[in-house]
Amino acid sequence: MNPVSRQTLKRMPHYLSYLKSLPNDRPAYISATVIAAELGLNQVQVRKDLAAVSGGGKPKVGYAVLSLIEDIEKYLGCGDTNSAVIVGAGSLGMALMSYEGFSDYGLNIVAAFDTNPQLTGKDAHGKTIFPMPKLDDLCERLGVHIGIIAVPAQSAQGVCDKLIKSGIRAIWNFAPVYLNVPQNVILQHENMAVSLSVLSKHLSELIHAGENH
Amino acid sequence: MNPVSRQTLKRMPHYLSYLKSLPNDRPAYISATVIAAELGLNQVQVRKDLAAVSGGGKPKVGYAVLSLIEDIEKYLGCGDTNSAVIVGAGSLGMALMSYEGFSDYGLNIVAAFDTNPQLTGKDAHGKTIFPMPKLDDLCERLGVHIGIIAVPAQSAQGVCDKLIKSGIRAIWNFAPVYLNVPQNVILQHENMAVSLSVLSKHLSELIHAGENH
DNA sequence: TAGATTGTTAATCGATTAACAATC
DNA sequence: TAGATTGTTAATCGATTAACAATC
Repeated sequence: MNPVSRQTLKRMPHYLSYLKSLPNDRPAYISATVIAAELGLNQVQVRKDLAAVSGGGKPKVGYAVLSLIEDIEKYLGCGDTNSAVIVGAGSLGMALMSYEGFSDYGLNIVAAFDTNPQLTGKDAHGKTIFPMPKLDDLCERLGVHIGIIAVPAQSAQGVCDKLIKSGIRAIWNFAPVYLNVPQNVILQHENMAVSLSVLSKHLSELIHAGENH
Repeated sequence: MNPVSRQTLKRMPHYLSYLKSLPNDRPAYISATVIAAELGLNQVQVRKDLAAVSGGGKPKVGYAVLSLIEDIEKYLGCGDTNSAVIVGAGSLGMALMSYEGFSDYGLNIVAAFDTNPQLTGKDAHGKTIFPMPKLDDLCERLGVHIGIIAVPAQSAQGVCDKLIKSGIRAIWNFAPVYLNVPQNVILQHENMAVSLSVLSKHLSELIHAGENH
């Protein structure tokens, strides 16, 4: 097991979800060749990636699917559940609360917060929506380190500052705005505009290529 | 203006949203130094990126903010609005319909589709929710080429096939599952698990580093 | 002018891929 | 054994960065 590059890290969730998507009556072993073909990657790259987090495969046989899933989950830290709070119980916040895929990766949203008194006190997808002043107390009491920002752009920096004051050390920002955080806080932008731009650029190339040939 | 690498393309939306976030009383010109510092990038990289899509800046002065915004928007095709349909009017679909950032990048969601008869016929965020059989007709009539999948994983492939039959050529998939599409269809996965994994990996490294020092 | 800034060329770095050896 | 597969070493490729020239 070697140190893992950022590119390799990003591919790990893909391997994991592909392996988990295999039917129950699949063979016990799978080859890097098959994985590469299914995910559109290079065989050697797959082997290097898997070698970095697992004990490796058997020549002629392949990789044991179950232990590979375990190894990737262990590497990604899917076992040790991280608690998170979400700020903003609008449509995006609600969608995130209802998203079932998070628990697969060890994320558990324990509470939501919102300034809107019409929402606070209610339950949404099994999680209580608290008023903002409760943030401090709740994060400290439950030892929560991850905060998810799902508020409009103009409120995001304020929410970000409050989260950091409440002991949050990693922030997942869904608001379309840049945030300033101190060096010791991890910030991850979920920027849908990037994906969208890549998609529409590809589309326009496809359309223009079609026109010319 | 040179051909643009994939990495450069991915940074474009960041430049654009940063430039747009500047206050109205900002100076008319901005230097690559400032942009690089704000976005955590290298100066030279910023200059190369901007040179690829714009007419360039002026030595000693910098880049004209307004024309830079125009150039990036033009490059990304933000002007020519792409119509899109969305399938799945659950909480994720609703969140996407209400998301205001899409129009900035030229995406306009014109209609939603769902199998649930309790939802169809209703309006959501100004868009009508149609029953699935209307998909064919509507896509053809409006010349829609982009489809957004916001249904549960198990229905995603079926929806994907229907979209392609209806003339959709680019698919933005929010379901946590791999989809099979023909060569001539562009597929973009919005995989939140990737971001989440990167975030929690960084967090665990931060916490472990803290324990050792 | 002097200095801040752009833009280019060359070097470095990292990731991917190709070729081949090792293994069961 | 023969052949499919893993794993490693070296080459290639692409992107980033450093050094420097050009410009206003």
